[in-house]
Amino acid sequence: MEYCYYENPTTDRNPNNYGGNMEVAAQSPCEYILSDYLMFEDVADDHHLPQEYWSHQSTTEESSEKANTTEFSTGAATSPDSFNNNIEWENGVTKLDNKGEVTQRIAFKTRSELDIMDDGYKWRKYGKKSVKSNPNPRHYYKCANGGCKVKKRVERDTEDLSYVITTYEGSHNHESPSSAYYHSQMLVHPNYNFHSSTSANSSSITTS
DNA sequence: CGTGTTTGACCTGCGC
DNA sequence: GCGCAGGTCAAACACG
Repeated sequence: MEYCYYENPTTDRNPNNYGGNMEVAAQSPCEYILSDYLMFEDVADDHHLPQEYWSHQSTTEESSEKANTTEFSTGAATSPDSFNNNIEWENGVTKLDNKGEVTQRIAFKTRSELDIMDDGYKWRKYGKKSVKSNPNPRHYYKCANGGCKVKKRVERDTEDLSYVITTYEGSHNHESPSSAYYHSQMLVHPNYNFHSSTSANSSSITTS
């Protein structure tokens, strides 16, 4: 696998919160796929909330406190278009599932004390397995949304136990629950005020 | 009681 | 065909 490396340059240590710093990796194909999972919502054309808003939400106290570095790993995609429409994985081998369908898969490595971080989606754990290559167990999750077949694998990095390797497989066919939640909040509370400094490192949201 | 997790059993693919 | 490793299933269990 070829690695796409990205280090969070901000003081916001939640790996979900790259939305405010996309200029750093704006040409990377990774973010276009990661947007399906980690809510790089500012990449999406149809997004209609302020960027400051997204760099603030989608976090838990714990993950925000403990996660601070992320590496992205993908297949051998060379552009966002080829990545989405003719995905090649693992050194040029097209990844097919057992039904012969092309599936998207992306892995990234996050320095975190937590095995599981809030990525905005709801997951149901369906398995745990010790693998030969890793003394730490691998955890298997499925998206809890009915009809969505996205899977997630989570394991500790064998080389550095402070890192967690998360692998997503498939594409969500629905909106992130937290995304839907915050959209609804916008509708319910029209008096939200967005405050943003010129620095990507600080942003906030308040109500009035 | 409903929901989510655990965990042993089972299935599948691959190499020999 | 056999054994191994990884992935999935599903009953039992825990918890709110």
